[in-house]
Amino acid sequence: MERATLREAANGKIFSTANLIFGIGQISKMTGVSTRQLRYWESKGYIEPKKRADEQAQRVYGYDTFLRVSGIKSMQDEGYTLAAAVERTAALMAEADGIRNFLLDAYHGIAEVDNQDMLDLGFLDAEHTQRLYARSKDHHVEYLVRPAGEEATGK
DNA sequence: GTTCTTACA
DNA sequence: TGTAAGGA
Repeated sequence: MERATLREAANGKIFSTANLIFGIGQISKMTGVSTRQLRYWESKGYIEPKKRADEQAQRVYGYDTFLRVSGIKSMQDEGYTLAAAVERTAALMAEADGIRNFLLDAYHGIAEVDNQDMLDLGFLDAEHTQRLYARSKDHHVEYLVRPAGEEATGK
């Protein structure tokens, strides 16, 4: 069997959140948002229960909704109005999604360069003659460029 | 026991 | 927004 890639993991083939579903009471306890509020937020279109094949009345929520509710609640506690908290949460989640996708595109594995573990960021140039490596140290990023074809020790 | 909608404080 | 009612 081939080794699983980070992207496969991120796509949910390995660490799947698809089967994480919660009832309204669970979401309420996890986030500190009352069931009354959750139903109210739904009426305003801020959150939406999962569609269920079986036409049942009881709401079920996915993991993404848990994150959304959690974010809205946090920002509300910081003083944002509900509408503003909803907007900011949506923006942050979209930004996080963009970052995640970018990193998955850029990341080519771990490689040992000069006896140090570096992120392999793939070819630097269109001609594929140089390869870019990077690592993070003390909250800033260090880059290395090496001739391509020497990335033998990828882990 | 929990969740549903509706309605009222 | 919390709570009560009355049913699922």
